[in-house]
Amino acid sequence: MSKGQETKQRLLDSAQELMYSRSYSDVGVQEICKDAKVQKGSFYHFFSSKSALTVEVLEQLKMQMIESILLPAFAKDLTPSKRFERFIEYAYQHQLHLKEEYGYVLGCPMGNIALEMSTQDEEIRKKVETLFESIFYVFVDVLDDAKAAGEIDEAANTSELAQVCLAYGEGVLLVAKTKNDPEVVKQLLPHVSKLIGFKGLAD
Amino acid sequence: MSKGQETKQRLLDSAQELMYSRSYSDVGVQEICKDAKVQKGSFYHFFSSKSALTVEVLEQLKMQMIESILLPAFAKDLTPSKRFERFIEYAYQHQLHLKEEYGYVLGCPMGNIALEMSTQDEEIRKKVETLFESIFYVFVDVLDDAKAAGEIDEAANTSELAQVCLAYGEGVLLVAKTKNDPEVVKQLLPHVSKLIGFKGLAD
DNA sequence: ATTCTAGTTGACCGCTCGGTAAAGTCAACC
DNA sequence: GGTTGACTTTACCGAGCGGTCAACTAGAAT
Repeated sequence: MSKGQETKQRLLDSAQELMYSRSYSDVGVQEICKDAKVQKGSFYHFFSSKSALTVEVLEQLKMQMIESILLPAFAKDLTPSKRFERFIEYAYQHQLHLKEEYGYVLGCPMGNIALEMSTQDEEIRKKVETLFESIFYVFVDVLDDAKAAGEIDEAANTSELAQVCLAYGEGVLLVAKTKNDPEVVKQLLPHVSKLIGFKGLAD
Repeated sequence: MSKGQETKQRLLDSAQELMYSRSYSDVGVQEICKDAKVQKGSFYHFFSSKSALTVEVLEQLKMQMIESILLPAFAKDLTPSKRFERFIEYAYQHQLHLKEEYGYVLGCPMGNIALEMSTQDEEIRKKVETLFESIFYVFVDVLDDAKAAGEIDEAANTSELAQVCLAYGEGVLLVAKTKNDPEVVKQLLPHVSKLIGFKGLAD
């Protein structure tokens, strides 16, 4: 990686962590620069605005989320319903870890930014919308597998169910963050199996 | 209402609308005062800080939400499952109305503030937590009715189901806000009946 | 009539905000 | 060796932030 790219990467990483642990508005470009050990002028060499930086942060966030959580959790070595169980465990462990490290359950970084910025910055809102779509496709894929495996009804609308899963997951994380309690994730997330309609499953 | 109380009320109303349509951080004390036609000094006569004002805004929000949406929707003139249908319709109409008026789906005012402020202001986080509890009790009540009426399983854990309903509702509103599309509410919210487990219900 | 106090006014504080501008550094390429 | 262009540095901008303060007004209580 060239020197310039390293600098840009430090800015992205600092911004991601600071914004996730606090909020978009509470973190200024000054603080991001200080944390990344970059001068302000350099910041504006790489990013046209704080908003543009945030869009790139969101992209990076999506890649990390898919590669380090979604793909491992939904890997096809297990039955679809077991994959969901694994996903729930990952999500729980992640929030637990965050609470230990920061003292706070941080919830979903995309959901956080979405609720804060959707009415104020159309670029950011659209970006989050496309991130949600990427996650949506991952869900559709597992749900189609579940259908093929006979774990859910043949007539199931997997595309709608994927949206439902996404919404429920975001909701659970929102409540967990509000109560600042990772156990909420462990307790509530398993109910998703009722939304999906896994056959012969007591949860 | 005394003159002072009227002033205070104007501040609360302005703050509520501005913060709901934008965000906590994006609305300053100055702007709230201007909108309410109150001088800044007066603001600090009534509220010790922006944070303290917000806690009172949240309390007002809760009362309005319960009285104008929750109680009417869950009034006992219908069967519990029909009450949920009515609630969904109210929620949908509300977001539709907001989109027409502001150009944006605004989602849940409490959820919005919760995600933005939970890690930054403990007073606000705790306040939202108690608001969620109030809503929680309303759900428990309907769910207990549903159990008594035989609409859901006798062994159902109504208290956990109430949490699940709250989380799902918040999640759906988050997705609707992100997509800026009220139809998401109409499409996804009915799936809540699967979470609750209403007997013999095709949704 | 006077005192008291709730409420109001508007100037002011230090600080940070997002963003700009211009000069300087350094390595790669011709 | 000179030029180019990516990158860095530093000083700076106007505006707004949350919050403070002291002087003022007016109505109620004594």
